[in-house]
Amino acid sequence: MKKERNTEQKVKVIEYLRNNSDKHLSIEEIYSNVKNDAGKTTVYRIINNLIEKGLVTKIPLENSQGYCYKYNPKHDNCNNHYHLICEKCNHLYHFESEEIAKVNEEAKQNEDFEIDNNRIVFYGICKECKDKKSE
Amino acid sequence: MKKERNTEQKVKVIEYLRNNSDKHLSIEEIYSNVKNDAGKTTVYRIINNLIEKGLVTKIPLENSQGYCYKYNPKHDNCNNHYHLICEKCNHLYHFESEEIAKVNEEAKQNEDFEIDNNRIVFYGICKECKDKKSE
DNA sequence: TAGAATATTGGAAATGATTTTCAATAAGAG
DNA sequence: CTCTTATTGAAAATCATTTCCAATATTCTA
Repeated sequence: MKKERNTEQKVKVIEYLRNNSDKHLSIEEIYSNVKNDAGKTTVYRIINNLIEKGLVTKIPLENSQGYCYKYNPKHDNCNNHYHLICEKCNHLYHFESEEIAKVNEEAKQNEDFEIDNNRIVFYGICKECKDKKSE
Repeated sequence: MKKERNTEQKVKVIEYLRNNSDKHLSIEEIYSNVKNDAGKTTVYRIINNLIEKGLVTKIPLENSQGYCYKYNPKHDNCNNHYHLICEKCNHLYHFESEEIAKVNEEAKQNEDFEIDNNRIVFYGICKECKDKKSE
């Protein structure tokens, strides 16, 4: 039986995530903020461990450089917000929704599929990019 | 002014996509079916070109081996189906929905965000995996 | 139809994010 | 304090994708 140990590195990474629970962070962003306390390999390991435990959500994002994942600690109001990723500028927005609960219900009824509220991602075009286009 | 040329390779890749417009394909799957006519580099190039033109949709998927993209040619009934990806088995399902139109409307009203109907992805647990769990 | 201009191809090498390896370190139990 | 073993981190490995570039093929023009 493996027993988990409490290390300086874990404490620092979790602390940083907790202080930024409203943001979506890349590994690079997390690493650059804890690099005095943890190496990059360790950051990857800790984050993957938190994902396995279901404490952190991994959201795929594409940007001009290629793919890129953002990590976001789950928090209480996760059930009320969803994600919008702009296909032009790759910004990630939160989206408050009343209707989405009905979609969840529909998926459950029709397909017996349990939607994970923490990972709902919509792609599209944001207001800023729409405005830019019509300039 | 760059003028696009018609090549055997493009014809074969597009033909294969058209014959499988109901499936979600990985680069590997596409390549293995046209490898007599096109190299892998060329498959990547052609697919990326189709994505740029908006003729093919790229859906991020994670599996036990890591990340993986699936490609899906857009077709007429795209506005009526959405994607469900199971977090356990990584299968990708189509999901017919009436309610989702209201979410689109909501996003447009509240955030002025134009949701891309071809790329709506829900993560969660499918019926099969739910059943397996309770065995 | 020939020949010029240039878009396209494909294999090899490069890239870059993530994972694995493994020896050194350190947490926690007794 | 000492032992067991989980954890760390630097370097190397991995793997999907992109870049490079010389060879080839397509389209245009005369």
